[in-house]
Amino acid sequence: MPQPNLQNLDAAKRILTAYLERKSLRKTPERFAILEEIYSRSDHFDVDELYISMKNKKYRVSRATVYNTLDVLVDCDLVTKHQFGKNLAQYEKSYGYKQHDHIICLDCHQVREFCDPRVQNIQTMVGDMLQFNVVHHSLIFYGSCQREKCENRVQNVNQLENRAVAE
Amino acid sequence: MPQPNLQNLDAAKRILTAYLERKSLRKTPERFAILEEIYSRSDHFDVDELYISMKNKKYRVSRATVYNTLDVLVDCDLVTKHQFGKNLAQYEKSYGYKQHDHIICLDCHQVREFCDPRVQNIQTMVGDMLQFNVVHHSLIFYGSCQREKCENRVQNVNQLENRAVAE
DNA sequence: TTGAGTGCAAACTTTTTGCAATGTT
DNA sequence: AACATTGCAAAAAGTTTGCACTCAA
Repeated sequence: MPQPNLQNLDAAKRILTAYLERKSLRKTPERFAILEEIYSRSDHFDVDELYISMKNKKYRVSRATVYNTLDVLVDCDLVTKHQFGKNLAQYEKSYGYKQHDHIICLDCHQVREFCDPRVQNIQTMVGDMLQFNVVHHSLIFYGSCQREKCENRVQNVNQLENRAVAE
Repeated sequence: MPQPNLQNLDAAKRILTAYLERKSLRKTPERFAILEEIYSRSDHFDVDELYISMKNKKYRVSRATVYNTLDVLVDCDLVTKHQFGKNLAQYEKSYGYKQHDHIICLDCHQVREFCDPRVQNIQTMVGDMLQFNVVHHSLIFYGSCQREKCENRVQNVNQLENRAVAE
């Protein structure tokens, strides 16, 4: 069983070290432990999930430190922060992870990833047009997946109704 | 001075009426008052801004009703809900308003709109590929605008550093 | 040694919920 | 008259802050 994540973790640690040194911040064990926990995960997670799983491993951390460290890791681009519509920040590791966007099922809430190079083109073009130096983006498609598991309510009825009423 | 919004408000009221009837919900004055307030606005707003501006106009509403009504209006596609990275939902009217996406300055927080038809193509193609029936999307570009007003901090340094360190 | 960083708890912000009163159907 | 909807206030949920203590530099 290959463990390619270890390489990423290693690179991530070096990046974090360099970042902390550059910013004259301290290399605390908590910061590296949290980084390690994040890079051992493969999915999206929220602050509490991360906090709980560290607690379960008997690691002594506080929520405040988790919040603080996530800010640091987001700032040095080792972690990405998402707002998937809910009022709850979701995170995922971003080093060594192919750039991707998300498609979310409104019914069963599964999150899948996709990658389309045209998004980058749009980003560049829109940035040029509006004189923005775009550094990152968030693209999320919302819909219903076609799995039997999923309730698969008929969506979009409202929009059709609207057109009928407005005309 | 033209007032095209009145037409939209009118159509929106008819859509809301039809929606409420179809769902057997009540046509309360609060619901229409909130719709009216929203369609008199041109910008993005959060729940409290909407609540306060109705209070200032001496309209008697509660926050709970504003929250409840926004859910209704989002469900019948008269209003769009956004999560622009912060933990605070932003809304905007959506009927009679051209489909658009957003580009946000990380430094001065200005929000501008743009429209690129290729986004729809990507949406359709990704939906087909992953067997999703995509009903809407959210695309946000984050960057720094080139206005003098704006602090215009140099972004992206971290990513460059990372590459240097990791290699 | 010193002050950045930590844990803990309290405070804050946004949203949701419970319940009695109201008013649409 | 019935009960969906409202206002209000309390609770919940997520995040931030204050402060005394700790430990990396």
